[in-house]
Amino acid sequence: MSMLKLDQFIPYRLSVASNAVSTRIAQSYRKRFGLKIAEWRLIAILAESERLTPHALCEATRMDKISVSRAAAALIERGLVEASDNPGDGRSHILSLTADGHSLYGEIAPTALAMETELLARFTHDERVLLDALLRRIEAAAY
Amino acid sequence: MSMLKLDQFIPYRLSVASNAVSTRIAQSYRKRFGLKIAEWRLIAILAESERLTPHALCEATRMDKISVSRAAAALIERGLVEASDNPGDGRSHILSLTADGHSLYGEIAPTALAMETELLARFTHDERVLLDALLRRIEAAAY
DNA sequence: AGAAAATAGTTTCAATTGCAACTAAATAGG
DNA sequence: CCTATTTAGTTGCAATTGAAACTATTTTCT
Repeated sequence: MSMLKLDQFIPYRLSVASNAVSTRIAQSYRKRFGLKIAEWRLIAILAESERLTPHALCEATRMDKISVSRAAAALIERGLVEASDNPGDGRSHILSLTADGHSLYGEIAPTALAMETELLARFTHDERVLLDALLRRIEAAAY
Repeated sequence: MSMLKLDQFIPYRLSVASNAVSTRIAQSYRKRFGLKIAEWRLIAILAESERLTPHALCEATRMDKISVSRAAAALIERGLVEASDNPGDGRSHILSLTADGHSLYGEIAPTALAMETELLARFTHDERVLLDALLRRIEAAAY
């Protein structure tokens, strides 16, 4: 008898915790800003980095190219992101936030941080740092 | 400027780590046993608890009733699980593993544990316990 | 007891996702 | 150079998922 207790199986705990958090956050982004998580990620990265190709966005967000392509299309459609030619590579293009995109980011970022604060309200600073480090190690081990 | 660095945003780290692990594990279950994660979870819980209603499986696995219903249907179809009447409630039924289900569990459980071991190879015992505890706290905070 | 509400589980249908094929441009090799 | 291969990104189609409606039973309330 192998005695695998699902309840104490780390991959299971990770999945349950992540789903609980994602569901909560996705609802909030969707209700208040009409954004999916993938779209919000592009906005966050573009606000930090200003001008990026879809390829660079894939690496920065760890999302696949299909998701990035669709999220970018939705954001361009909404006028939050704009695409310009990539002078160095004709297959690609450069994405950046429009003024509307920047202003939406200005609204969401504090909300996102507030949500994280609420989620981690009972964690000490050290615990947060530790959790972050453990998650990065798990991630690295899984690739 | 709000300074939200996506890279250090805990919900993001959690999602990336969980996706990396889930993808890896899902591939393994699917390739070697033809099971989806939801199906594997039902098998694991049924192996521990023997006879449960779909409702009890929802609680035990934290999956919604649609997912449980579909996973159970697939397992019954494959002859790994069987349904019998629930004497206490005519709307419901009791699910349990067949002999084949038990024997498949016997094969998978060690594989699952080996995968976890590999994933956590560079973690000390204390770190694992800590990670488990932190994940439970995050999960509780998100509900 | 009998009507109304609640619960268990399934099914249907629409939205989302993911793979494979596709277009277009860049690079490598001869 | 000019063909062959690789890379960037998009799109079409099939599979998966989720919300809402549905069936059947049980519980509640009068």
